[in-house]
Amino acid sequence: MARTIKKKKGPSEIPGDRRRRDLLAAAYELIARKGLEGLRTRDIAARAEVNISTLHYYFGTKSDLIEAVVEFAAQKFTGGGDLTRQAPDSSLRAHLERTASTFQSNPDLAIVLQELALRAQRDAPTRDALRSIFKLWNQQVQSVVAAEMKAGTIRAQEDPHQLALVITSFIMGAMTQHGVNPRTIDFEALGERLLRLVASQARP
Amino acid sequence: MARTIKKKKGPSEIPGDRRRRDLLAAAYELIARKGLEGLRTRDIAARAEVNISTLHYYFGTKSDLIEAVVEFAAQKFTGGGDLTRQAPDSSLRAHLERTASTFQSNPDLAIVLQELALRAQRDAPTRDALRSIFKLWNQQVQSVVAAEMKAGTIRAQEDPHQLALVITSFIMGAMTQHGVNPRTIDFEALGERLLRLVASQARP
Amino acid sequence: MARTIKKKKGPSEIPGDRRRRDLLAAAYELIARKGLEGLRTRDIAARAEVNISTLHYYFGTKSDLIEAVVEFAAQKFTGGGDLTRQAPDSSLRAHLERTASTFQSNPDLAIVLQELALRAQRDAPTRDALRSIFKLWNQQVQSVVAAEMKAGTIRAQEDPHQLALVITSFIMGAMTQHGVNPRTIDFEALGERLLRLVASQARP
Amino acid sequence: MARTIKKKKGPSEIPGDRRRRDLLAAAYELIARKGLEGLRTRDIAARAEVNISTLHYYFGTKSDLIEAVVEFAAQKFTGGGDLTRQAPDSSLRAHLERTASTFQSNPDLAIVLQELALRAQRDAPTRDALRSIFKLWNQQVQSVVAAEMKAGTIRAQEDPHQLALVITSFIMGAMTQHGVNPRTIDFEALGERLLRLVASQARP
DNA sequence: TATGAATGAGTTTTCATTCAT
DNA sequence: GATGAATGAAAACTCATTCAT
Repeated sequence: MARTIKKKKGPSEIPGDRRRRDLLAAAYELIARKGLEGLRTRDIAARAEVNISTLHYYFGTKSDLIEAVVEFAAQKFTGGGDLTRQAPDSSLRAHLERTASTFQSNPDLAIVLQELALRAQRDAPTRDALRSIFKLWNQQVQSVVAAEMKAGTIRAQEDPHQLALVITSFIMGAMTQHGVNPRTIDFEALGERLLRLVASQARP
Repeated sequence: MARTIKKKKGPSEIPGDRRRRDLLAAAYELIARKGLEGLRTRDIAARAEVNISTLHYYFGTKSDLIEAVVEFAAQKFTGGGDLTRQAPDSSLRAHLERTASTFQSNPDLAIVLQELALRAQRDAPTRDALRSIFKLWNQQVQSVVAAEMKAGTIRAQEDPHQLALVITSFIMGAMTQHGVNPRTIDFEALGERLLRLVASQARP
Repeated sequence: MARTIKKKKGPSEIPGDRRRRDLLAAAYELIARKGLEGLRTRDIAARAEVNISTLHYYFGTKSDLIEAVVEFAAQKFTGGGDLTRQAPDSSLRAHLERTASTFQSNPDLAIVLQELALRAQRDAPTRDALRSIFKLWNQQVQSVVAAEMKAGTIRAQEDPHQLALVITSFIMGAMTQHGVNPRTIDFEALGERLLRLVASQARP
Repeated sequence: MARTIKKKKGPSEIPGDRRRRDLLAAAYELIARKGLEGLRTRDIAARAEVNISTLHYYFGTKSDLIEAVVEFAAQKFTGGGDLTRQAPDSSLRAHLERTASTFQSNPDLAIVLQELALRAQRDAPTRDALRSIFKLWNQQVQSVVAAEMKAGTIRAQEDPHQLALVITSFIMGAMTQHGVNPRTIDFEALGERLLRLVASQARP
């Protein structure tokens, strides 16, 4: 029923890919503004400046489109796939700063990720996709933490895996609270606080 | 248009209040199961075993009903309003344990709160209501933290306000991650980790 | 999903039943004019002079409505249920005449029955409903035939069941040919021919 | 708008004719399976393994294609055009047997013919095409009947034209009933019954 | 000759809401 | 207080058709 189009990626931009990307970007932005609750296919099509049939031509159903947005958002989150291949952050501080800057330059990203995290509760494909993003992120933080432990800058007695979960959870939760009351949350100050907590020595 | 009925709570159950409460409970459960995205007034009415017109009789519009759910959820979160009046938790550990047990006995609560937190981004009344819940919560944690600082069991050099935000953010974020991948998140272990981080002395 | 309404039949006309009947009549007429192929819910609603949502209020889906039309058409065919209870036709001639007159006063009936017979090939509920109509009809013809055999006016050596099938098939097929070329088919003449064929004696 | 391509049949297969024929065959089969009601150009193209634009290249519109299917079905019915040129059946029995075997080896044919007969009510081109098929068929049966009358094997007092109509109507109607309830209809037994009815002598 | 991309006009269906009772 | 009937507006999705290539 859903005739989704799959294109082989050529070296340069294939026109069909452009439309696809436009639709994804439009959906992404609208999820941030209106939530999945208020997401309307016609609005997506309008924002992408295509007919609504075109939306269905590229993504069979609204659900298919949303699923594809998960990957789209993941790329934004991981910096266009770089996060995986790129050299890991040199320090936890660097990671926190980079993450903060990612969310500052992509203010929609925090919202979209939370929307998708909620959808993940009821939708298996979304869940699977999001799971691997979170896993990747946790692993990355974990390796940074482990390195710092070896270097003696983070308390060595902690389990790096659990510590990473504490850190990523904190970041996610800070985003949630930021959404409800932006003025309460000063990411830099909070990050600083967290860094001191995990630091091997309480500073003077 | 919205003929919302407000009843003062009498000592015994007023029949109208019963209906109201049933509708709220139904909405609350359905938000947890289907999300705000999938919430339908018809389903709420069916679950509350009333006619759909009755829903509109008690809550003028769907929006009004959702707003009322914010308070309903808040009560669940604060333990039926007790949290405010009640003696504060004696220790951060006690607070974490009580919070964990609240979410364990009310598994819907975490989801509903996140749904509402997301809605808060676009809806002022929801935002205001949620803001005061979060403020209350943070204050409570803050006072526990402050007390422990005085007692010397939590690092004194931290700002209790910021530390409370770190803690509540961590809890919220842990819920989010739990929603996406329940197996990854062991609330007890994570709480233990957090306690050690904030403890005044790294334990042996 | 389909919230079909079921009403207990009161002694006098219940208003809801009126709407239901109007919708069925409208659908019936439109099937005759446009075929199932050209049947549109909005046209049905317009002809019944109700909003299209009302159609869905009474019949959850278009399919449900069409299924109900089968019964509606059956009643027209059997003369409002009389055919079953009524005294059987006194002779095969009487039956043929009555059938011809039924189709002459309800010109839509032949078309609708054929449309439904075609739909029956792909839709089990339609098939079941139509099957019982045809069975009833065949039984009725069979009993008339059997009576005439006893009376000696129809060749006794034939199997009444098979003979009934020949007769009903002939009538159905005559309707089909009439649809394609009305001028070719003179029901009365054809009926006369058939009567002579089955008569016990070739007449002079 | 409708750029229908007409190719004269060459002795060997012209490539364009192949496509045309594939499309017709696909449409024919899909009409049998889904009815005209469920016939979709996309499905036809998919089944013919061509792009949907190709369908429009060969047959300007869906209607044009359906009209062409009438001829396609006619050829199947008349045995590839042979029926016309071929020597007529030697007896009514032979005709009934051949007709039965045609429908048995082409089970779709009965359905498609009925679908088209219904469409003929509303569409003049279909009506005209079908009319000539039925006329041809009736004439053929009539000549067989006339021959048997002369030979004395069929009651001479009947009008061959009307008798032919009775016979063809019976066959069409038997197909309709067969569609609704295949188990009821035993073509051979019914044919036998019919033959006895029209036979000049009731057999012992 | 053949096609992939794109679409306008429609399709059924949904949903919050209202109104008379 | 409570409800069944009814609906306007919009929802997602479909489908025959076109057009540039």
